[in-house]
Amino acid sequence: MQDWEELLSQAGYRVTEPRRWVMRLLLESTAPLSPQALFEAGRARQARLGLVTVYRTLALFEELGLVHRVHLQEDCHGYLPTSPGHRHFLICQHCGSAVEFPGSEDLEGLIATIEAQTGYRVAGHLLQLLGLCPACQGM
Amino acid sequence: MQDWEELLSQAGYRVTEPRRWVMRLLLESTAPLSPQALFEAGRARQARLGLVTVYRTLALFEELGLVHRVHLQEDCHGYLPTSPGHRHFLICQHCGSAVEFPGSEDLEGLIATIEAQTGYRVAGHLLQLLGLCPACQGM
DNA sequence: CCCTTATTGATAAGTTTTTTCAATAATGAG
DNA sequence: CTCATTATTGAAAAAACTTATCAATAAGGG
Repeated sequence: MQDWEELLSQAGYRVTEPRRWVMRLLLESTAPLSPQALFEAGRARQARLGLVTVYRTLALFEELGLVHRVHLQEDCHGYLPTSPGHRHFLICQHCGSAVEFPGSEDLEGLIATIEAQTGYRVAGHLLQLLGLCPACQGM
Repeated sequence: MQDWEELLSQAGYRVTEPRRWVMRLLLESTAPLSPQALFEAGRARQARLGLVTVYRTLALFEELGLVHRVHLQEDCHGYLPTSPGHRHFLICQHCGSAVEFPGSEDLEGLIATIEAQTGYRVAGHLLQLLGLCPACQGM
């Protein structure tokens, strides 16, 4: 039995066929998969697997820390006006207020390291910090 | 005339009431706004502003670099299985393949600086790098 | 102050995600 | 190993979100 099945079990959830499929497909893929993509990949292999279940399973896995959600280029939702030169945001988890912060230079070192380790050429990045703004810290 | 109106004009676009509203609302808000939120905020103030226009305007503004799209916690789409201890991803823009990379310690310094500068308390972060994987670099 | 034409917005179509609920299957008990 | 309980599934439908269509409107040059 796999590690994650253990974990699922001990958290009081059942180890089911569909859940096994979702995990298997994710593990086999090198790229992140969308719910739709997972569903189709499963279909292609005769998996017993409904789209609704894929959504539910991913939510559960995420809650248990078994999968990560990554942001594929397009698709998301909040917008902020740009202030020139800066690119990163710090968003308050409580009230939603956001500030931009300077200094992507600090990433340069990290990026160089990663490039050396992975062989990838890094062209861009997405960095956001989450926390509490001064006003919300007292609450 | 504002800066951005100038820019719009010179790029060959017209400066319209709805576009002015979208920009005004964004500038007045401290938090990132979703298209829906913008639409409602406009409505509340009798703005002449349709939801469809909000979408189009945001797309245009983003293209011109006037606004940034940020990822609000929930909502997005790709999933990857977790490998223990690591939290960051590097995604190939060409083939979509992704690798996790270690070393969030490198962010510690940056985060400490930001906390000092902004007064926010940083609780979490989202860091993703985009680039080309070894295989796709030759193409 | 017109005329041209980009832009708007209502409606409708297309997607994506969530809810509902009867049928199914996983697990523990016997 | 079998049964009973109950979490889980999946089809269908509802809800939410985003994009396309197109006649009416308004921006901005002449």
